[in-house]
Amino acid sequence: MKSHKSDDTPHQEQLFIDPLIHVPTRFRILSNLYLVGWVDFLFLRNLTGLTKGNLSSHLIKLEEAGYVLIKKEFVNKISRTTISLSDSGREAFNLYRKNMKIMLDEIPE
Amino acid sequence: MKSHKSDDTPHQEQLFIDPLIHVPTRFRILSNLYLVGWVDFLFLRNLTGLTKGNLSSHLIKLEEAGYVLIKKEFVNKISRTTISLSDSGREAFNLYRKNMKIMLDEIPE
DNA sequence: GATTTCTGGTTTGCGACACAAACCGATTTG
DNA sequence: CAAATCGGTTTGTGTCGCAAACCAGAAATC
Repeated sequence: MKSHKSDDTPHQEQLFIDPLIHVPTRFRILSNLYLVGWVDFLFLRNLTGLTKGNLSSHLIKLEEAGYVLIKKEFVNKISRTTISLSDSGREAFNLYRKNMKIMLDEIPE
Repeated sequence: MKSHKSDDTPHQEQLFIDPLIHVPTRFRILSNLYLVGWVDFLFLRNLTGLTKGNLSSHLIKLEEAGYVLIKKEFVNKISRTTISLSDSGREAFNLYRKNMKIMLDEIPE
């Protein structure tokens, strides 16, 4: 019979844990965005406690993955960036949480 | 009154997600060790699918944290390393899983 | 017995990454 | 007008995860 990876943990081989979301900083960003609609950059910085440089570089990564939408506009001649979770970002976030729970529960306590 | 980090998510600020365990490779090592007693290096390599170099460097980190016990011996003049999860490693692993679940469940779906 | 190959594990080099300070262009303040 | 502040981006650096290269010793081959 063809040799397999261990058959009694079929999920373990198949579970995809999104490394983009698995980084605690990005998880935190996404979980804040999950609860609000559009939020501006400075407010998100305050919510997450990140530095501007840090937040900016993570948002770029999340935007590149299509997980967030970034809108830039000028309000009274002042630059203003707002961020929102995209539909695919919301799905990815829920899938991450689902798969993580499965992974965590596979091992008895 | 002294300003606080957001009072409506008290857990989020206090939850400790152990970065040592949060790395998927190390989580995998620990979850395999969780289920068996002492396991030898090569068998653990087979269970986890890691390269020898990768497994070795992660085991060193886990040993430095006191999460695993490493025993080296000679069997028929051949080097043999066996690894086991320590009591504090077991506790840390369970705490990691508990805190991760809380973090994952804090946000509604 | 000498040489070559294999073994069990360690060490090393490198590409990728997370982070925050430095920076930029524009606005506000004195 | 100069200096300070603002909203955000860019950059440099330290750390990290990974697997190939390496090591010492045993086994296999000649």
